[in-house]
Amino acid sequence: MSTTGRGLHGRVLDTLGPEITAGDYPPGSVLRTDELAQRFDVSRSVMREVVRVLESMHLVQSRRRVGVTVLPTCEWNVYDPQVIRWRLAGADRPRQLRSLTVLRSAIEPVAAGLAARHATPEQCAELTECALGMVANASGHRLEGYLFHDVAFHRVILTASGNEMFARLGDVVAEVLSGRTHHAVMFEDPDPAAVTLHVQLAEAVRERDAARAEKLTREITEGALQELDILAP
Amino acid sequence: MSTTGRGLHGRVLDTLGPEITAGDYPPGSVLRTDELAQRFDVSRSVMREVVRVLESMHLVQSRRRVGVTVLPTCEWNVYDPQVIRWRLAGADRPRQLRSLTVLRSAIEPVAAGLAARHATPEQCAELTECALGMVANASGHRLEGYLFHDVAFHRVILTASGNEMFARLGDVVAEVLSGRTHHAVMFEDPDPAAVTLHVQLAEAVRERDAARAEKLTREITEGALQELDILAP
DNA sequence: GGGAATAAAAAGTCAGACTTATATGTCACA
DNA sequence: TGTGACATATAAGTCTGACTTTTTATTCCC
Repeated sequence: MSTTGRGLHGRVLDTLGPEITAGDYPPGSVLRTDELAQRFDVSRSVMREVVRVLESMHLVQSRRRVGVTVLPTCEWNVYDPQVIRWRLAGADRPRQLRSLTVLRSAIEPVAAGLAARHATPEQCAELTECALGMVANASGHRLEGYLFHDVAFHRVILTASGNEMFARLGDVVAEVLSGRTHHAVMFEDPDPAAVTLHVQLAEAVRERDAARAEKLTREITEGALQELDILAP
Repeated sequence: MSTTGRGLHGRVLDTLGPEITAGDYPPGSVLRTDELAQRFDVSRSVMREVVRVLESMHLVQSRRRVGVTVLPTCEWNVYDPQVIRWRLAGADRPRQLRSLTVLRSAIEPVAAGLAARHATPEQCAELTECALGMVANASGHRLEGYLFHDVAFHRVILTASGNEMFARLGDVVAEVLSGRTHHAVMFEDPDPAAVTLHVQLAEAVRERDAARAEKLTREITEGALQELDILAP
C-alpha cells in the first residue's frame, strides 16, 4: 500500500524517512552515512542511495566533511506523495490532515468547475455511478463501501478537470477521506446532506453547469473543514 | 538558480532529468544502467544514485532483469520543484505554464483569505512595501523591478496563509511570474488595473477583510488566466 | 592576534566480484 | 498442438576496499 518496498534500499528508506518526517532528528542534526550503514546493517552504497533520495525530497542535505544534515520542515517537498504518507503515518497526522483539507477546499471547487466543462460522457457516467454507490452505502454502517465510492468520485472529478496538477492530487484526497473514516470521529453514518450534494454535483457536471458544480463542491469541502473544526469565513 | 549542481551525480541528473521530462524517451522505453554509466562516463555507483532519484520522482521505474523503464507522464511527481523546473525549461513550457496558472487561480484566493486572518503585522508591512514597489516600477519599462516586487508580494501572501502546502508554492508562483515577464508577450508596462488590485489586496489583508482579499485575488488570477487565453467561466 | 600552511574528517568516486530475481526460451509430456 | 516444469541468460542489486576531493579545524609562524 504505502511502501517503496522492493529492495534493501526501500526498506531502509521506509524506516529512516518516517523517523525524519516525524521530527525524531531536530533540524540541523547531523547524521553520518557510515553510522547509518552500520545501524541498518547495509553497505555504504545502499545507504548512499537512500541519502540521495532523502536529499531529493529536501528532507536532508549532504555536505562534504560535515555529514547529512536534517533540514527544517519548511524546506521539505511536502507535495511528495511519499512524504505525505510518512507524515500521515506519524505523530502530526492531525495537523497534516488539516493542511491537506484546506488544500482540498481550494482545489476541488475549481477542479469541479473545469470537470463540468471537460468531462467525457464516460466520466459523467462514472460520476453518477459513484454517487449511486454512495447513496447505496449511506446507511447501515457500511462505511467502507461508502468510502470506496467517495474516493472514486473525487478522483474522477480531479481527473476530468483536465489539469494534470489537479489530477495528481487524487491520492492525497484518497488519503484524507480514508483518514477521516478510519481515524477521526466518524462512527455514525455519513451526513445525508453530503450524499445529496454529491448526487447533485454529478448532475451538474453531466449538465455542464460549471458554476453550479463549483458551488456544490465548495459546500462539500466546507463540510469537510467544519468536521475538523477549521473555522470557515 | 535551477541546478542540483554539486557533485558528479547532480550533473548527470541535470542532463538526464530534462531529457526524460521533455519526452525524449517515450513511456515504456527501457534504459540500462550500464549503458547510461558509459554514456555519461561515470561509475555504476553514481549512475545508480541518479536512477534512484529519478525513481523517487516517479519518472522511471527500475526492475530486475528488465532495466530502467520510463513511466508515462501521469505517473510523474509533477509537484516536485525539480520536475517543474525541468519541464519549464523544456519544450512543453507553454502547456506547463497553463497548468500552473490554473493551479494558482485555485490556491491564491483561498491563501489570501487565510492571510487576511493570520498575517502578522510584519507581514502586512511587507505586503504594503511590495505593493508600493510595484507601483514605483509600474511604468517606464522597469519590468525587472516590477517582477521582483510582484514575486515577493505573492510569496508573502502564500506564507502568511499559515498553511505549509500553500507556502511551498511560492517557488512555483515565482517561476510562473518570471516566465510571463521573460518569455511571454509582456513587452509593455504591466496593466495598471493589476497594480491597483495588488495595492487594494494589501489593504484588505491589513484590515483583516478576508472576503475582500479573496475576491481581489480572484480578480488578479483571472487576469493571469486571460493573459494565457484560458477561458474563465 | 591574524593569516597562511597543515591535518583530519567525511562525503564522493571508482572498479570488480558476487548475488538475486525474473523474463524468456526449451523440452518433455499430455 | 497446447501446457507445464525446468533451465538459462540478463540486468539490477549488493558488498567491499581503495582512493580522491572538498571543507572544516588546528597549528604554527610572523
